Amino acid sequence: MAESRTEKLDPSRGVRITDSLTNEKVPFVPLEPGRVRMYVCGLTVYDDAHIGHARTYVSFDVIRRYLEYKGFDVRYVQNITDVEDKIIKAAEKAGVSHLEHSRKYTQRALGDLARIGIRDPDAFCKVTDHMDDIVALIEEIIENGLAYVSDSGSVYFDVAKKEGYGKLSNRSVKEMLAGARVEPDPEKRNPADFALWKAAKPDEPHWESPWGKGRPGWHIECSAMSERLLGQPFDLHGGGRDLIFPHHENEIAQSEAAKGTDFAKYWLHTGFLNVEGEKMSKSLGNFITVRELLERHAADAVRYFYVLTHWRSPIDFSEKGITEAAAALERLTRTREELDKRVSGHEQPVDRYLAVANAASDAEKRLFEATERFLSVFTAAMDDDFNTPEAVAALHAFAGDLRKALSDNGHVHKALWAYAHDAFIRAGRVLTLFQDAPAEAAGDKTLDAVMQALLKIRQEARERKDWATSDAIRDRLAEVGIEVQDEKTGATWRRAS
RNA sequence: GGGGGGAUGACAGAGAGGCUAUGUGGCGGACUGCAGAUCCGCACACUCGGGUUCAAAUCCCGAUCCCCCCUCCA
Repeated sequence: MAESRTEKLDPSRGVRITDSLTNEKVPFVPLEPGRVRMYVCGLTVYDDAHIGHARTYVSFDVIRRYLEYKGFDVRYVQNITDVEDKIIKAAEKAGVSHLEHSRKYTQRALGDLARIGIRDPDAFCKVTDHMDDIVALIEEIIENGLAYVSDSGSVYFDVAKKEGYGKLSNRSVKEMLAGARVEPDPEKRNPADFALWKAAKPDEPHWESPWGKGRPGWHIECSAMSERLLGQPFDLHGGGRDLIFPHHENEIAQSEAAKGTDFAKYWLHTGFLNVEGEKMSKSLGNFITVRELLERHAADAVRYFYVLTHWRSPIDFSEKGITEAAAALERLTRTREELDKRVSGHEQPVDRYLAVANAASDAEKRLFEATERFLSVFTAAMDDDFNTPEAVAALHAFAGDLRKALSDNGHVHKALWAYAHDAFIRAGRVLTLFQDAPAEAAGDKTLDAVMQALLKIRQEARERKDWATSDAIRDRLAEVGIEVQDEKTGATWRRAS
């Protein structure tokens, strides 16, 4: 039963995703037709967001955008972990309260991610807002006999009692103990048991519970909040690769133990980001925050760079890589700007049938066919496990067709341009591109008038072969970020990106 | 020790039995007063050794090398 490439990419087969639970590419069938509920593990707010976070959240942003593109009604929830050991330590070091510290970094980090052009999830949920849900969930697990309370007032999950524990990370309790890196703890029945609730030490932030003052363990918040906001089971659960074990493994154990149903239907894990070939870490001094990055590079170039690698693969961040990405994106941007001009003034809604109806000349037919071809290749690529590199390649191929069409002298009805433009822009937006307002003169009539006057003076200089003046005008404008280009039909200008 | 992912042209990076992406960079040409953009063309690939097949970068076996996880981490 050999399948050809074309069959494998048949759009009618729908979205296929690689599920970490089985490590296989499987058809995506949401639990409820037409609706997708997704949960992605978000930030622990003790420091600024870094470029590894951005990689992960761009990936899930694209996945969410594509599912919407396909017509699904997507509800995307992301947590904010604002109670955690690292925050306690960082706050202590900074000499501020735990709450003050986590608030500051919630604001900073979310702001930075938004500035890099990642769309906010439909809801963020904070651990401190869901203490009741967390306590209730722990009580359910205890009632079901899968957790126990220690003498000190902590609650531990009893790993040995959980059937199937280890199914996500593909390991058994026995193997984990053989690893021997787990410190035996007199409070635990089994060294692999993990805390659902930690009894508070003096001076630690704490909340009341049936087991005394304490705070939630690391994993329980995601089980509690996802159930509260999305129900259980829900469709997609995602996060960075490193979260497979122990975080997600433990979430599965807790949620299944509490509710007796499956937790999430599909698990998606993004590949890690390295910096110039090395693991990014504070000790190596190659730790790059989103803030720093945005001082040096345009957000859209960074997003393009991310999307150039498949979401499951490791990505090697490099200055050269971003520079190359910026150059490649520039090609698409130029094409987009030219295309924008062709549809300006076209007020009718974009309509495939209107486009078909007006595809009379060869030029029009070519444009229509190029658009159709692009749409099918783009969809096939994205259906295939959200293959963004292939989708970007398709965008470039289409851009090539579009540039040919743009330089064609044959008359092309605006409905065709609108159809092509819409396909190009919407696909680009799925890939997080083309978010910024077009960098042309449309919105700035005064500037355009000034530029036209300057270009006229320059044109006169050129006519008398006064190249010094002509070049001086061009060079001075380049210094202020305006590119002048001589075309056959006359000079044009644009803001350099 | 256990689990997992890789090795594709100068570089980045898809593809997964016959179609040999795409981009950046390089070279040559067209267009230009020059530049840019654009177009046309060229060069440079599938880690190694076996096997299966009419056909292998793609499947199988073996080797070498790299990376990640098993501890906080997106």
